[in-house]
Parts: sequence; structure tokens; C-alpha cells
Amino acid sequence: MPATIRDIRARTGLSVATISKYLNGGNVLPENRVKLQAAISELHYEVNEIARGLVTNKTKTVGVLVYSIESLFNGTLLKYIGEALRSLGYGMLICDSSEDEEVEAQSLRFLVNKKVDGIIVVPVADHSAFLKPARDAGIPVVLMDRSLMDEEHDCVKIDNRMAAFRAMRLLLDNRHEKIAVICSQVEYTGIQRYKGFLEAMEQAGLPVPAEYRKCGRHAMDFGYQSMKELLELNNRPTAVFMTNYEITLGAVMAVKESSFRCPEDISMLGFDDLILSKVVDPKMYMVVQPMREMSEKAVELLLERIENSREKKTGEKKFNEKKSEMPVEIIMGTRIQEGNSIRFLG
Amino acid sequence: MPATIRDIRARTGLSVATISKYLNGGNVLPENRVKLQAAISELHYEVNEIARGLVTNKTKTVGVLVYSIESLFNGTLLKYIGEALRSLGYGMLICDSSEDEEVEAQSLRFLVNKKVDGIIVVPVADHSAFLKPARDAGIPVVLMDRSLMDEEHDCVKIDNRMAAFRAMRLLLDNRHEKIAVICSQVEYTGIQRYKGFLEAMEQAGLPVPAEYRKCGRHAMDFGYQSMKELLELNNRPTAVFMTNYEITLGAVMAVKESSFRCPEDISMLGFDDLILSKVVDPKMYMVVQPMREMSEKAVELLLERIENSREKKTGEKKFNEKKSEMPVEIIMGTRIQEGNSIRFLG
DNA sequence: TCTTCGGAACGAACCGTTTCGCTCTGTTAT
DNA sequence: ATAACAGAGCGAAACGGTTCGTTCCGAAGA
Repeated sequence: MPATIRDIRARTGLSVATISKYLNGGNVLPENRVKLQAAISELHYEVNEIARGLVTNKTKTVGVLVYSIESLFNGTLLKYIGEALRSLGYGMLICDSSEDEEVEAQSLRFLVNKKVDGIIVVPVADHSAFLKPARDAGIPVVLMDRSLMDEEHDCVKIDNRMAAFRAMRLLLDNRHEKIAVICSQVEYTGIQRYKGFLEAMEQAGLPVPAEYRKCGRHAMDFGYQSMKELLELNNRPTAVFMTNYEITLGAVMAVKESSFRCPEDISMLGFDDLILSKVVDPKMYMVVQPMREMSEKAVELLLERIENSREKKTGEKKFNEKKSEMPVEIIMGTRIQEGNSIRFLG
Repeated sequence: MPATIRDIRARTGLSVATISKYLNGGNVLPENRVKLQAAISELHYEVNEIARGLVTNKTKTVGVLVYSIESLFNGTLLKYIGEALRSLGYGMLICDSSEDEEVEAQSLRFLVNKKVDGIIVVPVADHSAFLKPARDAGIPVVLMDRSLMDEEHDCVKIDNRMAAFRAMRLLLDNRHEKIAVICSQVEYTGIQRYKGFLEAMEQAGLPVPAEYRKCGRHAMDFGYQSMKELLELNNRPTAVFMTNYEITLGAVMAVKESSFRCPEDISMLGFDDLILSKVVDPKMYMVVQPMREMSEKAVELLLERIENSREKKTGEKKFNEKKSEMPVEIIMGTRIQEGNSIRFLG
């Protein structure tokens, strides 16, 4: 039903090859240019990406594999990734691994099978085995947020350990000593942040009793429950550090619900300011990641890899081939969202 | 690089046509079956969906166009839609319209251009003009959550007016009379729920003073702000009805932060229980939509439409053609999540 | 004037499938 | 014994583009 390149030929008398050249920005006589432009708009011609894909072996689609599409963190990344891709004409095929390594491996195969040009992954597995199908098919992969243990990969993330370590300054400089942590221990990111926390405490010469260490799931209700327990301790901490958005949200709920006030009775330092700071009183101190920039960097890196792999196939050689073939880890900076959820202990 | 059907031919001596038939479940001699199966697994052959798509005009991909991928409501829908599609071998191409009609129209064209087999939309526009490209291309569309004003379309949703109306019973039966509402007026859903609220109040013969009507954006901070204002009124309401998740979340924050207690000082009735009820104390009364079932229904309906449109093209006629050609509106039931956020006013 | 050269257009092959129409078997009914 | 038929396999023509190698042309250089 839709017009094809051959309809354009019938209309203009030009050959299929010439029309294709025009469509791809090649040199065509000015007079033919206008004829073509006219025919194209009259017939509402649009190139058939499928047919093009068959010969170029490109689908102008990238796969994005996240561990949970409903999590606000993933959702935010997806939004920015999607925008960046769209502006370049790329579609975004999304899979949700439901925090399950099995599903993740399966989804990756699915994406490979769909012949996406590249894949962005926020991984749940911590080793690279599940990426094999992509590697075999020559499909570039860029990781976000989390690295893998066994092998270096293209990756865009923050220095989680350092970010946590530095953020702890806020509490320590305000003379807090009894500091608890609520963190997730299931994924790379959470572990790193926990390490940063422990190092900061150790360096400050402060103990962290077992009941101050709440390590569990990456979930709002875990944060809620943990904070409740902390507030009920006889030896209550004066400050709590929370290492991700979901946990922070739950913990905030718990404090608000208690008779304790923040920051008078309990100081709070959270992670990943997504919307909370616009709403909650007092405004939270938070470690924030540049999610938009991270997404854009990931897309940029991925597309560069895609471009390179295409060139390699065609044997094309550029002298200004400055880009590395090696895995690149891009470490983004973080900043502290100022607030007044931390009390100065004189 | 990957094996093609011709490699299989070389290996088995069978013709391309026969191999294709086998791949699509056609009749092939048992002996050839085993030969084919062996060759396929040895060569790691997998059919090239692109090439197949070129001739079948199907991509096994559906587009999903939501108004905000980061909103938890959309995210939850996407999760279930994605699962349903995946189990049927379909990929999910996602676009975010950022609650902008212009972007929405553009995204729809993008999806059409990508030759998706069908499209699921949670629309932001309230008229059907933006769907024209899909209609022209013969691509089925199923709406979710929101209808359009000018025309009936395939749609899966709840009866928002009725759900709100019925939910109000909870407050009215508990003898509440000073009831405020915080709602979003920007989209179909919010308007309907607001209507339901007003009708319930009217039927109960209760007035709704202007300062009890908080109509604004579909956002957490709007809920937060509105609730704060309500609590500061001299003539404070005894109960508040909140008509979506974001607003409910914000409002809960505001109450928790105030010196007022729920339900002693203020009763609350929310909408869309996504996670809140697992965390917040007191447990909230909430109107809940069957989001999983809605998603599955939408996918089911869409795939049925896709199937039908394929048959129409091939002129295939089935006598058991029971399915309607007319637009179908599937109205799902809602239920009330019990809690104790509502006080009985003796 | 005769070559040389480069830009524009062209024809045809190709990408990896599906599908149409045909042939070739071997079985069943007459 | 023969006609009719069904099942399995085959070759070739699509599908709608890209691209390679070639031809054609006019302008520039010798």
C-alpha cells in the first residue's frame, strides 16, 4: 500500500539506484533533486526501514535491558535514554529482567534475536556470561550504573564507593558519631556504597554496631521497616545514611510517621534525588547522580561502538581513528543536594 | 556471519522452500525433520526476523506510547504489557510523550514508520486526530486507561466515574460531610473521577465549598501542597479523597509531616495502590485497578486485531469469525483496598 | 583535436525470507 | 489396471531497499 522506491521511479523516470542515492544524501543534479522531492511528498513516500535493514544489517533500534521498569530509577534512565535515541532516529526496545538473572539472560538473547544494533544494560548478574550472545553476534553492549566482576566492559556509572565516602563528610563534619546505614546488599551499586560508608566510619575511628547496619533488599518497605527499627533502639543513632531511592523513600515515611522529628531527633542523608526533595519537608540532603548526562553518555558511547563495528565490516579506515577499541569506563561526577535534614551536634 | 536458510540447504540437501515450510510448522517427512533439526542446532541457525518481516510485513513488535515512562502507573502497566508481549514473542518499542500532544503525535508517526504491528496508547490528547497515521497504515491501536472524546476506539479501562462514586460510599457511610478532593483536571481519567466525586456529594446533599476543591496537576508535589493547604483551613475537612497515585503519595507526605493524625484528625481515601499500602501506617483505603489484567486484556485485544487485519489482507475467511469489527470498550472492575485511614464519625 | 578525468545515472546482483504454482511420488477408490 | 488424489518437495518470483561496477556525458588539459 505505501509507496515504494519504484513508484518514485515511475514518477520521475530516474533509476532506483539514483533515488536511493538521493535518499541517502548522495550527489544528484539539482533538477533531479526537485523532481524527487516533489514525487516523494506527493506520494507520501517513506523509506521502508525493514527493507533497508535487510541489506544494511541495521535496524536503527537499540535494546535496553533494565532490572525493573517500574523502579523510578530505571524509569528515569529510560526516559533520558529514550529521548537521546529518538533524537537520532533510533527506537528503543525495552526488556525487564525483573531482577532475575535467568530472565535477564533470556531477554538478552531475545534482543539479539531481534537484531538490535546495540544494547544498554543495567545488569542484575555480576558476571559477564549472559552477554555472550551479544558478543557472538557482534552487537555492542554498554552497561549502566553497575559493573561486572569478572571483566571490564563499556560502562557509564558513578564512583559509588567514593560518592558514599564523600557524602559521609556531611554527617561527620556535623559531629555525628552514632551513624546507622540502611542499604541494599544485593547489587553492585549497593555494595560499593556500603563500602564507602564503612571506610568513612573507619577512617573517622567510629564503630558501627551490628544493630546500626541494615542490609537488605532494594525496596521501599525495607527502608520503612529498617528505619522503624532504628528509631526504636534504646541506643538510637543520631543520623542515618540511606543508599538508594527506594530505601530513602521508605525511611522518610517511617520518620514522618514517628514522633521523632528530622533533623532535631534524627538526621538523614539519602541517595538519588528523584522527586523527594521537591516535596518533603525538611528538604533532604541527598547524593544525586547526573542521570540525564549518564544516559546521554551511554547512548553516545553505544552509537560510537555501533558506528565502529560497521566500519570494521566494510573495511573502512579512517586516519582520525582516535577512538579506543578498549572497554571504556566513564565515571560521572555526583553532587550533593543541599537540604536541612542534618543537625549540627555542637 | 550467522547461518542462513541456504546454509541449511547445503547441509541437508533440501530446498529452501521446504526448510521454510518446516520452520513455519508445515508438513515435512519425519526423516527430513530430524535432518533439519540437526542442521539447525549444529549451525545455530535462527531465522532472520528482518528478512521475514520484509515479506510478511510483520515485525513481531508492538509500539507502546505512554505519557510518562517514569510515572509509576505507566511503569507498572509497561511491566505487565511487556511480560504479556514477551510470552508471545513480541518485542515492545516504547515512546514517551512527556504529556505533550505534539510529542505524542510525533511519536505515533515514529512508531508507524518503524512498522510496528500494533500500538498501545495511554493518550494525552483527547481527540483522535493524532491516530490518523496508524489508521492510514492499517495498524491497529488499543487505548488504555483513557478514552478519546470524539470517537470510540478499542480501549481497556475502568469506569472511573463509577469507581470514584462508589468509593465515596466509604466516607459517606462513615458519616463524613466535610469532604475535600484533590484531583487532576488535565486528563480524561481525572475528570471522570472528579465527576464521580461531585455526584456522590450531590446525591448525599452535601456541599463542596470552593476551598475543598483542589484541582490541578497530576503530580506528587501538587498533592503535597494541596493537602498542606487543606490542613491549614480554619474549617478543616474531616476527610480527603485523592484521585491518583502521585497525588495520594504527596498528600500522605503532607499529613505525616503535620501535627494531624490519620485517621483521628483527618480521614484519607486514595487511588491506585501501587506500593503505598505496603509501607504506610495507617494502611490506606484505596481504590485499586487491576493493572495486570488490564494490561493483559489490552495485549490480547491488540493481538486479535493484528490477526484479523492479516486475515483480511490474505482474503482468508473463517466461519467462526465471531469477533467484532466494531470498536470494543473493555471496562474492568475495581476493588477497594481495605485499610484504616478512615474514621467513623459517630 | 584527441585524450583524460570526474560526476551523474544506471542495471543488476544481493540481503534472507515466504509463497505460488508446479512436479513427482505413492496410495486409495473404481 | 487406471484414474483420482493427497502429500512432500522444488524452483523461482517476490518483498523494498543498497551497492558495485559500468556507461555516458561534458569540461579541462595536452
